[in-house]
Amino acid sequence: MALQYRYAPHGIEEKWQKQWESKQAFHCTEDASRPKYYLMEMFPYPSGRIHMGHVRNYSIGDVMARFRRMQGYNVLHPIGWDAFGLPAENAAIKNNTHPAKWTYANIDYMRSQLKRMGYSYDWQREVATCRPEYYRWEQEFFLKCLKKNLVYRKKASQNWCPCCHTVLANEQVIDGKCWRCDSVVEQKDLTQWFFRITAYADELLADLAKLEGGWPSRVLTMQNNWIGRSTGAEISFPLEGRYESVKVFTTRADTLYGVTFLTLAPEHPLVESLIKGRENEAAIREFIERTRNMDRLDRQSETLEKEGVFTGAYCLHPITGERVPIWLGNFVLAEYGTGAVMAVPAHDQRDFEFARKFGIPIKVVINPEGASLDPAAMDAAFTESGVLVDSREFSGMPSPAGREAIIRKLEAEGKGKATVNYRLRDWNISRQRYWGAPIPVVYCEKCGMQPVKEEDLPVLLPLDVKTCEDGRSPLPDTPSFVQAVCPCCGGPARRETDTMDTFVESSWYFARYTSARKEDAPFDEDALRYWLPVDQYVGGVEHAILHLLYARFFTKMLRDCGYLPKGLDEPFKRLLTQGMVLLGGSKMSKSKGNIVDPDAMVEKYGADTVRLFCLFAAPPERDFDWTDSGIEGAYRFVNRVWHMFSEMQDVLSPVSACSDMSASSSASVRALRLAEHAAVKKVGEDIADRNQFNTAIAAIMELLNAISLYRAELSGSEDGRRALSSAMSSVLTLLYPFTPHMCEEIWQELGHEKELDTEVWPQWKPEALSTDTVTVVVQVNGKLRGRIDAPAGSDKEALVKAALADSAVARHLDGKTIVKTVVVPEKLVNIVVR
RNA sequence: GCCGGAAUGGUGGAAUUGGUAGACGCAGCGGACUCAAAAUCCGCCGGGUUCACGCCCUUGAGGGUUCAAGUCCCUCUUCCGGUACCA
Repeated sequence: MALQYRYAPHGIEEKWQKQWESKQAFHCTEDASRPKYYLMEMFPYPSGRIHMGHVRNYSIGDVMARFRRMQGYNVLHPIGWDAFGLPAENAAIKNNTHPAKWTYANIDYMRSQLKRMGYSYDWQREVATCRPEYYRWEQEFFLKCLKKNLVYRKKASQNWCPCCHTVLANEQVIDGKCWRCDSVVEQKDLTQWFFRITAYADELLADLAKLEGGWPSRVLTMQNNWIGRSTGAEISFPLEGRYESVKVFTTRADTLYGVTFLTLAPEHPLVESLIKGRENEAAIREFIERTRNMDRLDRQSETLEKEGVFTGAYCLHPITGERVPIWLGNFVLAEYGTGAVMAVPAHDQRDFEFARKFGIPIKVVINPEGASLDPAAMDAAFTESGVLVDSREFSGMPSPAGREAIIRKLEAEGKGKATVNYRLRDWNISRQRYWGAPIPVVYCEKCGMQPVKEEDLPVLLPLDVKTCEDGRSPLPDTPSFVQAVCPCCGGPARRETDTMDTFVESSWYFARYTSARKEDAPFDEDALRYWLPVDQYVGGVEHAILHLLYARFFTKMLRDCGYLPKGLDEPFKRLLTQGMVLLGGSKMSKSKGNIVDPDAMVEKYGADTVRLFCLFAAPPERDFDWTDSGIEGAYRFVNRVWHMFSEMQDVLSPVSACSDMSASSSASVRALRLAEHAAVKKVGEDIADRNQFNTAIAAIMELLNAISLYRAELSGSEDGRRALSSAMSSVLTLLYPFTPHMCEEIWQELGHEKELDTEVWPQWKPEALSTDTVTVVVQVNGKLRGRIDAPAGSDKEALVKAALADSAVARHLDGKTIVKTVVVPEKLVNIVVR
């Protein structure tokens, strides 16, 4: 059967997809005889249909997967569904259906879309996090964590999204708004479950060093900042006339002698007892109420006017014993440090403003090197390091030494200690929503909170419920779910009706993929040891903190609970964060109506073209604008390959890529061979080492241009036809990871016996890249003045001699004196003249 | 404010270790084929100057290092991302 002149993608793509499916071509099992490569993209939320962002993400991953297979790796390339979550509930309410029904229908449709794209997944490992077979293990992890005190329950002021009717983790609050629906987040006192992620703060921070080189540096920086480690001291200020003291955290112990007041957050637990019975108690309470009711966004804004009120209470300076007034301030955060700060107005800008406003003394204890500050003349705090003054025996010390010495003194006297503070908070995982994994505990009136017994897992999420109109969870109103038996006393108990944050499911799915069908345990130990860690992870940078931090934490936590192998400290060795697909310069979004639907594009151009364009348009990390002319260009290239093969079919034979040539080959054969081997080298390096798919494709285009150039001339000879055939085989092999369907089809038409997906990546040969003569650039004073052809391997003297003989060069040397010559062998001669 | 990143033709982007700036595309222009168009194929394509060979300028701006700078250093501008009363 002859190839048709025009490329008609659809039948061909369907044909190969069916074949891959029936062969289970991309199913893999552990095989100690081959090196493994675990490649994973972030799994999608089953929102309904895939969008261009998915297509880009999964096309990048598929190129890597197919490439590594050809390189001889045993590749694990899985896919699954991040299937719990709010949109399912909201859609169910809107469309009067059930979240489960909606979710599974979406999964079915989206699976068919992914298959139409021709991605090489091991479909036998597909997971959906909303299935009990998946989340039951999560419940087991929860119980294990409970035993190890890595998960706990506490009442605290929480981020509450009034629109989603649920609390949010700190990581899910963006600019004071809900990460999902953009509603302004409120504060609410609630008892919630927390993962003790702060127990891993130091390791999460330290292990970022292990990821250097493999992860984008900005992601490492973001995580570093999010964890926010600061070293300092916790210092006790005894309360006047009481046995208790107020603890403060400071990074500037060197300024201790400059403390003129203390500021407490209005929420500080001591406040109540400090203000009780004061004559202005009512006014103070009014201030506290006003501050607490403030919008979180407003309260944390930098332009917020610093407000405060004196409590009437005093504490004592831990060293001098001086009386220090205690104030309340609207800018002090209850949840950071101890919720109380020692105020040093001379050396902290906030304290400075506060002191000026309320007429509190300003005491200078740090001077800049060689200068002396006058408090009355200052218009801003001096916040840098300097030399201590007015600080008794510490005066004269530079700040860092003073800091250490003062902390040592406090420690010796039991008044304080060196300590470390983190910005990172424990992870609140309770969600007051229905469509999530149940938290496996019950509450008994007699025995209190009791974990469900492991043998009673899973705690199934009941499916026979009706979602509430207003978005509230139906679980508390579902007696068959709520009514439970206390595992301790056998009496009646009430089941926990909060569900887990969906980020819990996505924190360990990479490990489940290694043994996705295992029924008696979450993981198969041999499979874990064989596959983990993930060699390459690909996904959007929007998960730089949220998901990636949680997954790193889970890895360490599951390791310590004995689920993951010891020594497996990090889940993802290398991370590629792909940019967004834009349209008209802005992010594609339904509400803006600037969407390019992948289905429509596949319909029009075929999956190969869509994949190719996504990879050619820009390097993967960068955002790119979808353009009609761009995808047309990609389509034109696909057609050009097809067209060229169909025209040359009589000339071509099924030789392998990078075939050997006879020694007596003509110059054109050698030139084409050089182009072929150069392309093989470049494409391999671009994909394997640089993630530069756009330049890899450009190199294949260049090879095709070279074939086109030599085609007429070389068709006439046996040698020439062999060279053309080899070059064409290279084009197909190199292009296969990008446009697998078309390449397979042509490969088969050419008469190759095995399929391309079993073909090995071609090996370029150094001797093919060497030439008899090289073009050497000649510069005079660094400016390009001429080019000379010189025999390869010429020595420096010969190159300079040839350069000086060049007429164009000679013109610029006329009447000048040669000061120096610089030679880069095989490349460049620079003649420096005066 | 602090911490990252970026800025290259009309346009998306190349230039990997300091060594020919603008690969490969897109758009545009010219030509072939065609009754014509589409498709395809071939050629041109940073700016200035020149009949031309050339010469000069050019990688956000200004300085510096170097035989040689898009690339390294300093200062600045603009844009993007993260974070922010974190004590």
